Amino acid sequence: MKIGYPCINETLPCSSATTFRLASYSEERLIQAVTNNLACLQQILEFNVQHGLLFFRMSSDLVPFGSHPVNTFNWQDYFKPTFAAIGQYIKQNNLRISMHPDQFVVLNSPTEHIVQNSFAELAYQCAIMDLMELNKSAKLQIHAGGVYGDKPNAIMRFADAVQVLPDNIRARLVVENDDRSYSLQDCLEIHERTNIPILFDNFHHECLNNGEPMAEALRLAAQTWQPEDGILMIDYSSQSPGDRKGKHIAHIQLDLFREFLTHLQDLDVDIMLEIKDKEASAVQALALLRELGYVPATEPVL
DNA sequence: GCGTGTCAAGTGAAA
DNA sequence: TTTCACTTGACACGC
Repeated sequence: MKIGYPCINETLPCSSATTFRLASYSEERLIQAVTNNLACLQQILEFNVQHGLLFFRMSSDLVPFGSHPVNTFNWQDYFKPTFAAIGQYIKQNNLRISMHPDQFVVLNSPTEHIVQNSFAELAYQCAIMDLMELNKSAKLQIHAGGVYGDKPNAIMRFADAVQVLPDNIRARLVVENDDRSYSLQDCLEIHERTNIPILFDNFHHECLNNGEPMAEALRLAAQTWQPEDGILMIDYSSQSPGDRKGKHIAHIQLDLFREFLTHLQDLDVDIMLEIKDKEASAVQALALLRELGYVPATEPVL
């Protein structure tokens, strides 16, 4: 079991998501931003290793305009050694990595250019993991997309889109249950049609489900992962008290987290904390996991 | 320097 | 009809 947090480290004085406006695009600006972002990513990963946080979601913004037509620079070749070095660090320290293409990636959109843009974005993010020479357990997690008033057809379009993806992208793709459109059951249907694993989000499942108890839901999701995919990845969060339904909590509530862990039973998972204060909560969660024996109490070898 | 409107991109619920 | 939220704020202009 590994635990981690997404994209941003609030302790370190750097960002791995620096960008700039499309209007001010230049090759020089791009190189500057990517150089900065990768240097910061390396720092974040070192922080994570030092703190025992072995699961990390990389920012989608490592390469600004990574899938935009304006970006004709061959950043893949230019930064190949840097990506490879970071990948080496990831593998040496046994880190688990994911990325989460944003809401604009909609494989089942009825609009052709939106699907094409989505393919380009997936290709960009997959290229980063490929350049790092990470194996297929490094995943790209996306949502199923829109419903458009006809979910069965929307699911069919999603499956058709997955079929035409290049092998390297399809091998990394996982689908996450969301909090208002595609439940775990819907994702299971997508899995049956596409064979891609389901990334299980406990909080979304609490918002939208078909009555499966948490332990059962976890078991169903875990069954969709093959050995080469690695162990089940989950997103963990809980409701922000007094806020709109679906709003993520600002800081981990350890009693709720402890209760959630009881549903795992013997299941091994890697947990991504989708919690506002990032590594602060992750460090606390890790301490609890060590106390409860889910994670060895010893520090990782540096 | 600091405050703040806006930023490449989609969808659907809430206001 | 418009705004807001989404895995994540940061850029860049105007004062």
